[in-house]
Amino acid sequence: MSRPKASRVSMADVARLAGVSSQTVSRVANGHPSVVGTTRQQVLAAMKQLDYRPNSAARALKSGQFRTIGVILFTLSSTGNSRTLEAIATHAALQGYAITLIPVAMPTQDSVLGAFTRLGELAVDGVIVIMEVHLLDAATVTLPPNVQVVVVDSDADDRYTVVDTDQADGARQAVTHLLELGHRTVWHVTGPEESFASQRRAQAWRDTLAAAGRDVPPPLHGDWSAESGYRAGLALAEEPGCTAVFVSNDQMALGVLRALHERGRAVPADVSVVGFDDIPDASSFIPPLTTVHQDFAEVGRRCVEGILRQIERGETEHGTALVPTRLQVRTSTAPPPGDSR
Amino acid sequence: MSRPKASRVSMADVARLAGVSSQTVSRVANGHPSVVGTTRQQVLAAMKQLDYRPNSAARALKSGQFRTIGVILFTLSSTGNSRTLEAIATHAALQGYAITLIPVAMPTQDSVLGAFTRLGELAVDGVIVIMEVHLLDAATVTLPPNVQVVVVDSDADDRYTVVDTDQADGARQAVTHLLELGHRTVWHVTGPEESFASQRRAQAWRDTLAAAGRDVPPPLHGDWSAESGYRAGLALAEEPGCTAVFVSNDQMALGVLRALHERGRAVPADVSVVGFDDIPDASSFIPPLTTVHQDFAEVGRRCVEGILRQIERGETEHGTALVPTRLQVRTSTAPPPGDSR
DNA sequence: CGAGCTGATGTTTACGTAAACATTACGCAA
DNA sequence: TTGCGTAATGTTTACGTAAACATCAGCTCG
Repeated sequence: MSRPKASRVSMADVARLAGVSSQTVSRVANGHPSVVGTTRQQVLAAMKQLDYRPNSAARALKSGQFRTIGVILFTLSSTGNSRTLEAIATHAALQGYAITLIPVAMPTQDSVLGAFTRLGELAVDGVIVIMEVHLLDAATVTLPPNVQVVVVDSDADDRYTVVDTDQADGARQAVTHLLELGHRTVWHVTGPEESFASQRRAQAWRDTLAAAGRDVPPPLHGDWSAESGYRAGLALAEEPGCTAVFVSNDQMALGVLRALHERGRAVPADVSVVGFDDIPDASSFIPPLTTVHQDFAEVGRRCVEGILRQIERGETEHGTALVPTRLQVRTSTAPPPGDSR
Repeated sequence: MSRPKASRVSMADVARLAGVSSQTVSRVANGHPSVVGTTRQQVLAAMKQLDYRPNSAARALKSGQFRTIGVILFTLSSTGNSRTLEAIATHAALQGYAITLIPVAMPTQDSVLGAFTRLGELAVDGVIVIMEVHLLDAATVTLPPNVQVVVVDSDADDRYTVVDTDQADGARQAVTHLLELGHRTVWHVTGPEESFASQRRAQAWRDTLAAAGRDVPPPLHGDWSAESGYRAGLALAEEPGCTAVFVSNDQMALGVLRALHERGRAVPADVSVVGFDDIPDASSFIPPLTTVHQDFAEVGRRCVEGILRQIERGETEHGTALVPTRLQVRTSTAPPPGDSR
C-alpha cells in the first residue's frame, strides 16, 4: 500500500525538475502553441516522472468554471430517470464535464429548496432538473447566479430550456394503433397526478379518442408502480366492454397484465394492452408488451447539449426540444374479440 | 431574468458591509466559537443581504478536501446498480458529501483505465467502485494518492474495503427453500461469467446441493437480461426432470417465466422458480416471484460509511462487510408435481 | 547596421478561503 | 495600580493555477 502522505505534485515541482518556469508548465498542460518542441518534451517528461496531476480546485478557482453539471432528481427507481441520467453522464463525460448528483429525498418543495440551497455552495456550472417543475418554482429565487438550468418533464415554460419526450405523440400512436385494430374505444391507466408526463399522455389519449368520435371511458389512476397497475387491472377486468387499454407506463402495464391473467381475461385475445417507455424487460412480459418506445439516450444527449450551449456560449433562449417516440408493436395487442378481419 | 453577469460575492464583500475582517466572516461561516453574538449577527445579516455563497473551489484549494465522493460504474441499467447509487447519494448528502458520477462506457480495461485517469484530475476524496474488481487491477497504478477506494461486487481482496450483499447465503436460502418444498434437485441459470456476484451465487447453489447429497444439474448461462433468461427457460422446458429453478437475478427469472408459460409448463404447479434481487416489479410477475431480497439501501449506506471512515479518520484496514439477504416467498414456488404433502 | 518585430519564456498577480500568527481590550489578581 | 491572561478580532500568508504583462534573443528589412 502506498503511503497516503504523498503530498500532491504541483506545477512548481514539475517546473523545477524540468528547469523551466511554472507558467511554461501551465502552457504545456493546456496545449498552448507557443512552446517549442524540446521544452515541451522536457516538461512532459518531468510530468510523467513526478506523476503530475492538475489540481482541479485551483483551476476552478482561477477560471471560475468547474466543468461540472449538477443533476437534481427525486428518485432513480424509475427506469426513465436512471436511463436518462446514464445518458447525461455519458455525454457530459464526452464533453469533458463531470456530473454531480443531487438527490432530493422527498418530492416536497422543502426538500427541493434544500437541494437548491446546497447546490448554491456546490461546484457546478449548470443544472439539469429531472423532475416536475412546479416543485421548482419556489426554489428559483435561491438559484445562484451564473448557474444555468435545463428541465426534463416540464410544463411548457419559457423560463427554462426544456427537453422532453414527445409524450402527446407517443400516446396518440398508442391509441391510434388500438383503434386501427378495430377496438371501439380505449381505456386508460394514468400515472400520478403531479406528473406532467402523465398529464400529457392522458390528454392526448382523450384528444385522440375525441377526434375519432369515440366514447371516452373514465380513466383509472395509478402511481407508476406495478402494484398500482395491478389494482387498476382488477377494476378493468370487471368492465365487460373493455377490450383495449393504454397504460401510462410499462411497470403499471405489468400489473395490468397480471390482474387480467388472474381474472381469466386473455391478452390479447380478450383485451389488448399497450404500455409506455419500452423498458428492456417489456419484451419478456407475458405476453411481450406492445409499447411506446422512449429514446432516453437522446433525451440525455439533448439535455447536455442544451446546458452546454448555455454555459459555454451564453445562449439564453429557452426552447423546448421534443424527442420523438416510436410505437414498438409486440404481441399484447390484437383485434377485439369477435372481430373477424 | 437576472443578469448572469453578477459576479460572485466573496467573503471580502461581506466583511466590508459588516465592517469586520474577512477572517471573521470565515469564522462565522464555519461556526467557529470565538465570535461574539453581536458581530455574528452583523455578519449573518450582511451575508443574507448580499446573498453570499461560499466558493467551494477556493475552500477545496485551501483545505485539500473536496467533500466529494466519486462513483465509478459501468451501467445504470441494472436495478441493483441504480438503487445502490441512489442510496450512496442519499447517505453522502446526509454527511455533507457530494457525489460525482464516473460512467465507464464499456467494461474493458481500457475504459476503466480512462475513467481512472480522468479521476486523477477530478475533485474527489474517495471512490466507490460498483464493478468487478478484476477490471480494476490494471488501473490501480494510476490511482492518485490520497484517494480511497471502496468496492462493491469484488473478489475477497484485502487491497480494498469491500461491501457486498451476502450472495452465498442468499443463494443457499433459495436452494434450501426449494429442497424443503420437496424438490429432488434444483437447476440454475447463472449471470455473466465475469461477475463475482454470479460466481458466488452459482458456487453456493452447487455447495448447497452437494451438502444435501443431491445431483448437481449442468448450469445454464445468461447475461442478466430477461432475454437471456428466456433462452435458458426454453432449454429448461425441455428437461422433463426439472421441477425447480434458481435463477441468478429477477430479470432473467422474468424471461424464464415467459418461456415456461409459452411451453405450457405451469409455475409453480409443474416448475418452481426463485429469483435474486427482489426488484419492485417482482411481486407483479406472473406468478409473483419468490426471490432473494437484497438490501441495496444498506449496501449504499455501508459504502459511504466505509469510504468516510477512510477519508476522515484515515483508517486503512480493509475489511469486507456482508449485507444479509432475506428470502421473500411469493407464489412462484410450491412442492413438486405429484408431491402429496 | 540598427530599429522594430516576433516568438519563446519568465515574473507578477489575483482568484476566495482559512490556518497561523499578531494585535487589541478588558478583567482580575497581586 | 500594574501586570498578565484571555477572549475577540485583525493581518499575513499560502494553497495551485493561468491571465496579463515583462523580458530577451534572434531575425528581417530599410
